[in-house]
Amino acid sequence: MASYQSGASGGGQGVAKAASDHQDDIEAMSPKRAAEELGRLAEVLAQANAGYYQADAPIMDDAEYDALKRRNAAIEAAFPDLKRADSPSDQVGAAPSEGFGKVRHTVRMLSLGNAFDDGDIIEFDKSIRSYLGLPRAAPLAYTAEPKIDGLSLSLRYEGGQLIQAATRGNGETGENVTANARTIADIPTELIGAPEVLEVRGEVYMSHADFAALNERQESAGGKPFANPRNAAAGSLRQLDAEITRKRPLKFFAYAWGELSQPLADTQLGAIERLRDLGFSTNELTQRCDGPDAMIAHYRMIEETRPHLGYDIDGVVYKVDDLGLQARLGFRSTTPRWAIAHKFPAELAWTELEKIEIQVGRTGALSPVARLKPVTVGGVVVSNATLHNEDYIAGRDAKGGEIRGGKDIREGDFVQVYRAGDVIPKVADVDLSKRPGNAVPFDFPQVCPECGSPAIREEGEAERGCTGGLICPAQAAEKLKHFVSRAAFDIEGLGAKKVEAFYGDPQLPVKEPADIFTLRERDAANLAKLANRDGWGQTSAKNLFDAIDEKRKIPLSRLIFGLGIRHVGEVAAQDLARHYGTWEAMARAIDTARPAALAHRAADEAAEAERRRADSEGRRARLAEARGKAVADCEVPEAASEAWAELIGTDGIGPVMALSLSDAFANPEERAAMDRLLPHLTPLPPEARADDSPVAGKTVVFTGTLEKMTRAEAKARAESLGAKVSGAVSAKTDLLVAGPGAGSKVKKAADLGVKTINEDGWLELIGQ
DNA sequence: GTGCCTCGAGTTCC
DNA sequence: CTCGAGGCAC
Repeated sequence: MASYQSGASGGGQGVAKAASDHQDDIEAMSPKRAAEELGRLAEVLAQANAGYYQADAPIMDDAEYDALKRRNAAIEAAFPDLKRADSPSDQVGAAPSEGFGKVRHTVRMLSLGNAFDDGDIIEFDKSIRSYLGLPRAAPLAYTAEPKIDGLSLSLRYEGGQLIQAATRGNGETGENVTANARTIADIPTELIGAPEVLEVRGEVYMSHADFAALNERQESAGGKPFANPRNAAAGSLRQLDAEITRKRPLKFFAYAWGELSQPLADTQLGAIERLRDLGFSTNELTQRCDGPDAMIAHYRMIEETRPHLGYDIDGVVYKVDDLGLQARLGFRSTTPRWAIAHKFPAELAWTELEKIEIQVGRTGALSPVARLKPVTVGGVVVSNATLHNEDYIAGRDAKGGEIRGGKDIREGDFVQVYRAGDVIPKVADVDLSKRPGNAVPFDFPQVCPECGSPAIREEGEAERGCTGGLICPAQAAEKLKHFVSRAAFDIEGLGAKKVEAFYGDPQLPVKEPADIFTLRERDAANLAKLANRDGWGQTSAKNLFDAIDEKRKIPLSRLIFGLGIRHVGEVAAQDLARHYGTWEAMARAIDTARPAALAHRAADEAAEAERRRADSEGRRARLAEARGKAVADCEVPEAASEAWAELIGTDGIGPVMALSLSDAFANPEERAAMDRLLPHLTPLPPEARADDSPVAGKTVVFTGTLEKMTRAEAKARAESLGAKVSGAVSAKTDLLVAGPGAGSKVKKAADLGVKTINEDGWLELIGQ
C-alpha cells in the first residue's frame, strides 16, 4: 500500500489520526499543499475502495475511511477550484460504514432458461405439453412480456405495509435494501386490499433519458460516468446512504411474486393485472398468446419497438398463463419449467487480438485467454475473452468438425467479440481479410507455462492439462484458493488474493491446506509477525487466526469438496458425505477399493486398445473378453470388489468419479497432504435429511397408467419430496404406485411384501 | 446406444 | 453463463 503521509510507518491508524486531528489547518493551507493533499487522498481512498470491494481485504477500518473522506470534503469546500476529476467525494460505491444485511428468500428467486431462436420456442411448448400430457391440439396459453435489463428485487408486504426489499443475490439469499427501495417512486410503501403476506417481485431499472441526465451530472461534478443504465441502476440501488438513492431516477416494473398468503389470481396475466390494481407499474407490452406462433409474433413486435421503448430490454419472457399448470410443472434445479427467456441476438464488436495467454487452472487445465484491444460490447469495455481450448483456437469442435468455417485464431487477428449470455466475453469470428501477413497459427504449448511439466491431452478430451500436479505452483495455488472458497472452508478474511500472497510468503508460507491451520503457531514462533506488517495490525491478525479456528470444525461434505478432487464437486461431495457418514469410513472404503479401481482402469484400457484394433466383426464379444481378461489379470480381492461396488453404487457417483477419488487417495503427495490436514480438523457428520414428507428417503416405483399426472410429473414431484424414483420393483422398493393396466410389477411387489397403493392413495399420501 | 438432465470447471466485469 | 462430460433412464 502507498502511504498517505510520506514517511508514515504504514499502518492505517496514523493516516486517520493525521486526517482528523487537523481539520482546522485547512484555512491556513496553501493552494499548492491543498492540491497535493487532495491528490494523496484520492489515491489512498481509491486503494481503500479497491481493497474493500475487490480483494475482500479492507486496508483501513470504516472510521478511518470516513475521517479521510470528511477531510477530503473539507479541503474541497475550502478550495472548490482544486476539486479533482477523480474526487473521492463523487465515487460511487464508496466503502460502506456498515454492510447490507442478508435476507433469506422464503421462495427462491430463480433464473430462467434461455431460448435463442424460434425453434427453441416450439421446443419449449412441446416439452411442456409432453410433461403435462397435453395433446398437440389442446389449447395452452402463455404470457409474453419484455425482459427488462435491470436488477430484480423482491418486495415483502405484510398487512399491506412494505416491510422488506431484497436483491436477488444468489437466488437463496439477497441483500436487504429496504431503505433504498422506499425511495423509489414506483414502489408503493402501502397497499390497500392486498393479501396479508405478499411478496412482489420485479425489476428495478433506469430509463435512457434518466441515465443520460445522471451521467451528465456525474461528469460535470467530475465523477466517473456509469457504463450503462443497468450498472447505474445497480450502483444506485446499492447505495448505503438511501438519500443518494432517492436522488437517482430509478423505476420498477412488477412481474412476479414470491410468498403469498392467498392467491392473486388463476392466471399469470390475471395476477399481473391484480398487481397493477394494487398500485404497481406493470409493463404494458405484457400480453396473452395462444401458442408458439403468437408468441413469436409478439417477440417480433417487441423487437421492433425496442429502439423506441426508452429503456433497455434484452429479450422476451414467456410464461404458462394458467397458474394451476405452473404449479404442476414446477421447477428444475435452477429454473422453472413453465417459463423461458427468448433472448435478442447478442451485440457484436470487432477488435484486435493482441495476445493469446495461457492460464493454468486448479486441475491443471491449460486455458487460453485472448488479450484484446479494449472494445465496448453491450455497454461494457471488454479486454479479455475466453478462447476455451486448443481446438477452439484451431477452428475445430470437440468432434473434429469445423467451427467458424474452420478459421483458426491468431495473434494480431481482427476478431469478433460478443458476451455470451450478456456476461462472458467470447471470440466468435475472425476477419481473414485483415489478417497481418506475418500472422502465424497459434502454437499451443506442449509444456505447462508455469512449471514446465509436460502438458498432455488425453484422447477424447478437450483440455490439455499440466502433469505437474502439486509440483506446479499454479495448480497448488489454485487448489488452495479452491480450499478456502465459499462452498468449501469459506474462511473469513482469507480470500483468493490473500492466499496468493501467503503462498509466496517467505516467512509464513501457506503451500497446502494444513499450513493454514498452523499459521497461528508459526506466527507466534516467528520474529516477522503478521501484526507488524504493512496492512496488518494486532486486530486483523487475531481476526484471521480466529476465523481459521472457527473452521476447524467443518461439515464433512465441505471438507471433501475442499480437497478439490477432479470430478468431485459440491453435490458429489454431499452425496459421499451422506453415504459414508465419516471421513474414516470413506477413506477406508476408497483405500480398500483401490485394486478394483485399478482393475477397472485396466479393463477400460484393454477395451479401448481392442476397439482401436478390431473392426465390427464380433467386436462386442472381443471387447467383453478383453475387459474380462484385464480384470482377471489384476487379481482383485473380494473386499476390494465390494468396496468398489459400493462406491460406484453411491447415488450420483459413477466410475469416473470413483476412479478420480481412488487416484487422489493413492497419490502419495496428495495423501500426505490430507494426512497432515486431518489432525487439525473435526469433520462434522452430515445432517440428517429433514423428514417432513412422508415419502422422504423412500424408494418409489410408478407403474400402470397415471390418470391425473404424467410419468415425468409424478417423478419430479416425488423427488422434490425427497423420494427416490426407480423403474423396477426390488427388495429396496418401499412403495409401488399402481395405476390401471399394471402388470407384473404388482405381483412382484406382492411377492416381496412391498406396499402397493393407487394413484389417489399416492396423492393423498403426499397431501394433494 | 441414445438422449436428457445436472454437475463441474473455468471464465469476465463490476 | 456456457461448455463438456458424467450419471442415469429409456
